[in-house]
Amino acid sequence: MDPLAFAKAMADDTRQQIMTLLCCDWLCVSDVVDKLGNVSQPTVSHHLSVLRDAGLVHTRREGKQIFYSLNQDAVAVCCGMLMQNFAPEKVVIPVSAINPT
Amino acid sequence: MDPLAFAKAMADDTRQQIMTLLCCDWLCVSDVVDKLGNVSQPTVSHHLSVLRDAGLVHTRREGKQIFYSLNQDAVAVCCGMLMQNFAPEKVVIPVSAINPT
DNA sequence: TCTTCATATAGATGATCGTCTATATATTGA
DNA sequence: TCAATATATAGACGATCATCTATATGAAGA
Repeated sequence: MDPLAFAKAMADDTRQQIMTLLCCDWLCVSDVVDKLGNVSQPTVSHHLSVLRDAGLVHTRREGKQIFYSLNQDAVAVCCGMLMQNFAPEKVVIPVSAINPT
Repeated sequence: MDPLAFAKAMADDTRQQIMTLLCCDWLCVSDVVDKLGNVSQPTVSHHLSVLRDAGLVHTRREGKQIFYSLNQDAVAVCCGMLMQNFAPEKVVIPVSAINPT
């Protein structure tokens, strides 16, 4: 996952809304459609596939439904990369990296 | 600055290249044009204005030239917001926030 | 197997955006 | 004030993208 792909995946309002919904919850597609209220089911499926291709969501099938949940680890890693690339002087270097055990 | 505006500002390859150039350097517009090599001066000016509107660069005039430099603080703050919003369980809470002096 | 429900895909359309050329604005020096 | 240089803006064009409707795929129950 590169910083560009991450930024592109995040660069849409509907997708950020979906990410907020999935942040600490497993929701199926129709749940997301209902919670958003103003977006069609195919549009939600499209956005979920973008997030899935970017590695930003987990997926789990349960019968006819497919549940999605945000991959917080991936988000954290990508934010870390952005920091390393574009705010290197602000990155706190952990002591363990200087004095490895 | 909201996470959406930040992501949109970062969601372009040329802009990320410019940000890399400006990360730890002050460069004028024509320097950026030269270093990129394959982008016209108006295009660079356009991208710089996008970054400026997003608050991601510092600006300094020096005679006829205008120098730009990356605002690492803004990048760090925005990355922090992304983490808070989309990876809250991965955010390390500093002790000072729990036990304020 | 057939129907029903949940999700994904196909294709079309309008909007946004990146890039270019041409030109305007602004600053400096003669 | 005029010419030269640096940057910004205007306008056009093509590409990408978000969204929709229609339809296909896949799973479960009768």
